[in-house]
Amino acid sequence: MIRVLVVDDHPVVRGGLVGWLDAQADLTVVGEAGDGLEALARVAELGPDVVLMDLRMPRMDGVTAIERLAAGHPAVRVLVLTTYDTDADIVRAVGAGATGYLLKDAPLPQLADAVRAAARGETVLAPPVAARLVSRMRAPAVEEPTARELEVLAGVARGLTNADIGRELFIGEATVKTHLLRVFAKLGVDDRTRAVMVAVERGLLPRPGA
Amino acid sequence: MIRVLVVDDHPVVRGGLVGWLDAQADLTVVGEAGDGLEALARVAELGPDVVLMDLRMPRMDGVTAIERLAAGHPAVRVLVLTTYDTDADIVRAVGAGATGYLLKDAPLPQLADAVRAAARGETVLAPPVAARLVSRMRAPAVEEPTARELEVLAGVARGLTNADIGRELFIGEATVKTHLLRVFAKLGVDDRTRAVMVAVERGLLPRPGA
DNA sequence: TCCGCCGTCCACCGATCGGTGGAGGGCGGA
DNA sequence: TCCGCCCTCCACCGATCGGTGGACGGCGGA
Repeated sequence: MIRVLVVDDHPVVRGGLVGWLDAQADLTVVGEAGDGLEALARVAELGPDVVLMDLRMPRMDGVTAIERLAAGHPAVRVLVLTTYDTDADIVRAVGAGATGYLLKDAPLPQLADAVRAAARGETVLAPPVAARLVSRMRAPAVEEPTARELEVLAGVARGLTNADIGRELFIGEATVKTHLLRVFAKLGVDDRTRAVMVAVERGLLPRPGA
Repeated sequence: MIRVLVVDDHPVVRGGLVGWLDAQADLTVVGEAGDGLEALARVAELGPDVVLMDLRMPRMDGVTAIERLAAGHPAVRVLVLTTYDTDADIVRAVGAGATGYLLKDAPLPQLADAVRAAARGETVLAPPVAARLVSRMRAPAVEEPTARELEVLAGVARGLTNADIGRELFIGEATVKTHLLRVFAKLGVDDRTRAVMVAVERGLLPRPGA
């Protein structure tokens, strides 16, 4: 019997998952959690085999929870189940130690199968997710902006001028422009507005609406 | 017995809703749909009392489906159930004729109650949604950008220069600047990048990631 | 009818930005 | 050790942008 913990902040989704999974002969849902912090507590308390985890949650997000789990409970398999297939989310989750990455538009039987596969230690990726990972590997030429560069770009997203950003980060305006030019090159763009759009698209900057 | 149709593109969510609602003595789920088009067909076929509808769906989105339902099946009550509480989504949905607007992080019992209230013809709004509607009414000073102005702003979001936008819309660059200045004023902003961010935040422009 | 909003356009200014082509220092891995 | 990456900074240019203060015609509601 595979012991499953369901983590999602939407009661509706939790209900759907619990109902379906529990109806499987070889699966049993031992608990639920509504955010990352709760998830950590439940794992310590219940010792599940597989954790089905959403990424965007209040208090503590999924990636952070996965990192903590990988550090504290390396035997637990974490299966990400989310709506979005942003490049950055995928890379972060897999990097943090997720055993698999599924999308919420997947049919229910696939979900149950994925949980079984995860319990066996197999890596399970939804086709679109796998495609993104592969294409990312195939195109290593696409350079990632540095942390500092993103910090500057975040200023741009807030509508600051280069001089403003410089003051805020305690660097010269010239440096701000250098960072920005490099970001433009890396994002394949040549103006600040588009740069912000592309960065948001790739999950490099937080989406404006929360 | 209240007859309910569940419309959502995520099988997990549909499963959760169907399971919970069907377990209520006075509710029965008569059908499901995965997008707006399917929803229209099911309504015509099944004649439900209440439709529980997601907004973001493939093929035909929820708002469009609501408009069609209001035109063709005015007796059917439509209850919006979505993850997001964007101003624009709310206004569009309510304007299109939705009887209520709920969020997916609502507890399940509330959902069932909302369906019952909707069946009685009552308007049901999740508290955050109600708050947004009220604050929007209280602040009519916040002017909405014109369709044309948004068209110009969309060009900006794509990284075009004012001259580019002018060529694309067959208007002079001066006109583009005039539109933009007015948009800035309406959005309470004074540069193009911020304007795009705020517009996305308010749902006036499509989110970059789909 | 007339008022008000919308869309279109103009000239002109200073501020800001995009871009070039440098330079130096620090830090970590090969 | 040395190479490469990252961060920092500079001067200078033309292009673009933000902002002012106008103007005119059209169209729909009061």
